Amino acid sequence: MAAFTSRDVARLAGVSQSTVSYVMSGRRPISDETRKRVQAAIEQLTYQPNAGARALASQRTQVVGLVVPFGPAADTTGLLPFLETITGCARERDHDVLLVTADEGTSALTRLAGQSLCDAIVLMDIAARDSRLPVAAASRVPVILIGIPEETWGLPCVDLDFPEAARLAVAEIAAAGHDRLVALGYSAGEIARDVNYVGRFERAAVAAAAAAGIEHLAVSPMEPSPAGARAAVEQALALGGPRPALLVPSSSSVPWVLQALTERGVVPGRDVTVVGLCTDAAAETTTPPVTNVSTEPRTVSALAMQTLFRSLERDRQEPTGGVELVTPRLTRRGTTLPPP
Amino acid sequence: MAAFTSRDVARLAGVSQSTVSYVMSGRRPISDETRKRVQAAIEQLTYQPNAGARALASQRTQVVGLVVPFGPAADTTGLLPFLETITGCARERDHDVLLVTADEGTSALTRLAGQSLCDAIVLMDIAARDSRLPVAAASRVPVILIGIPEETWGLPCVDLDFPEAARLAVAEIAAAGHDRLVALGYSAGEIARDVNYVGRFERAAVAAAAAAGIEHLAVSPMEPSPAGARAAVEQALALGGPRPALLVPSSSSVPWVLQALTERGVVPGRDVTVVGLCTDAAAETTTPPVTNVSTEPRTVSALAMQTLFRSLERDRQEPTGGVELVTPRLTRRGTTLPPP
DNA sequence: TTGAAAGCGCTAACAT
DNA sequence: ATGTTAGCGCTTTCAA
Repeated sequence: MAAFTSRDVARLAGVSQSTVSYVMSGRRPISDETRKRVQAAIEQLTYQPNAGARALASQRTQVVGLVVPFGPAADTTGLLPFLETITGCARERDHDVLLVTADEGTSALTRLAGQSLCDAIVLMDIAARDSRLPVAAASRVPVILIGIPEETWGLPCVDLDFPEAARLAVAEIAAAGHDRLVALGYSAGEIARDVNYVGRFERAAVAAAAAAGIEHLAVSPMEPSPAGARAAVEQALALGGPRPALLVPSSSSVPWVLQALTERGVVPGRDVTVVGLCTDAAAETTTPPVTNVSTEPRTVSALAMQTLFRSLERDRQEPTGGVELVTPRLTRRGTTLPPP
Repeated sequence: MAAFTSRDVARLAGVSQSTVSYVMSGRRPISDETRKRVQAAIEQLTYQPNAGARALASQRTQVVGLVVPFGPAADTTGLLPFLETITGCARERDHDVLLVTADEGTSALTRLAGQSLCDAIVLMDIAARDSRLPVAAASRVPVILIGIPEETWGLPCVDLDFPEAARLAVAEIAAAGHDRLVALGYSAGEIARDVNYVGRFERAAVAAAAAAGIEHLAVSPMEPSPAGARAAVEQALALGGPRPALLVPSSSSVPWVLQALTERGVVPGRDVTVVGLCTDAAAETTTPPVTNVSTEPRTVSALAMQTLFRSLERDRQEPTGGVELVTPRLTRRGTTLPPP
């Protein structure tokens, strides 16, 4: 069964092909009478427009390219909420998502744009100095970054406000009456990859601690595994003094840190304060539920898509660019010590 | 900078447009001389063919549609290795992946095929009786299932050999000298969704236990959370006798079950045997590393893609269909009791 | 070994 | 309010 074309629809409805097109796009007024006939024909044939032909004629693919950090070195934890939200937002605007892996590097971008595979590109897992950015900035299609590099090249960026997240976490620790905190850092891989949020969070944490008059110590790197967490926790407890406060900015490590503490008989919320940077969903399922600053992947993704579609609608003329930040929230759960 | 077309390349190389096309596709002999001139022109202009035009003319999109189980009820754990392997295999064959969410239901399939958005479709998260299958079977493009429904509708299926996985797990438990095992079941959501592997695994486990002369008890459902695991573990220990053996077929629950046991002072590998069904990577990072039957998502995905491309090359005439199973492996780690 | 030319199915001027 | 028509950029016969 070969698919029907708009010509078949036109013939069946007794109108011209362009009328069928205009009925579907609504780009010019159509009498009720004809519209009904055309729509009936469309349904009768279960007509669906050919995407390739449409793209060729209209110069719009109705596809968003999504470059995700798969590949060996990638921080793949917590990626799914992003993917899910991005595809959902795309579908709402009648777009599909073409999945491309970051290990293609720069050529992913040139391919997506060069072959006219998509109308816009979402780039994730941005490094502080990301070699893809100059290519992205020169791209024929708009590109949006999820993450904030050192130099944006005029590209629009959306991300969590990591400095604010650090401030919230430090404020919580200060409010619990600690005069010192130990940050259990990111993994060696994340640090080596120069992922942008690592530095953004750390610098703000150090500054906020200084401002609050509390000491900032760090154990870094820490691998997100039970063993890595055990090693880091041992050091942290040695550094943390009699009433330790732990700040865990690496989502995937949060459960392991809690487990490592528990194993040692150190009870989070009774003997030690733990504040994690992770999604609320993840924080709710740890044992015990951890006081967290939320990372809001869904909000970040939705905002990115909104910005992207705005720039797509504005016929890509006005200068986009600029940084949009999503404000994290702190939720106190079971792992904050009461003030002394 | 508008993109160059094959006409530009042809003009620059002093050949006809068709020659450019044939140089790129290799579908007819070209003299070395002309080939070089054309390739030079292509590089000089950094020409890339327009995907829409190519699809329109050739009736091939070079895109694989991937329907993934996002959405509220989905078992999203362990999805990433599938996505990663599938996109990787696609790229190897010069294809891209269009990501579609399962919550679109049947319309995802009709849309992908109807709009000629892709040349083939990969369908994941198959229910035992899946309403999408009749639609898939009637689809204009080949569809492959990852998962095995009760009735395949002639569609090719690829999945782990869950019955064999159950047999391996039961054999391990029997070899450790247990005369009884407790299966900690799937989540209520998975059961309600009628996910195909649940029944396949359970039935085989019951049969294998009977054959081995050991008793098969079940605690089900169990939510994949610390609380759910604690509740299930409590019941399981009550049922398990003095020397309990636990079988955990739900990957996402394995770490929580181990944690719940440890919390109670019951040490896996000393007081209780635990066998989990999960990836080797996951099994290595639990505390302690758990004896596991591997789920091999990468092998399953790669096999599915291989089968898919075979059916694409064979010009979609021969009857595809049939079930391909990937054999799991059992790896003994720290959680198997020594025989008494 | 190469070229000319006819579409693929759609959109969007341009006419009426 | 609707129809006519000229492409969009490529592949692929058919001809030479």
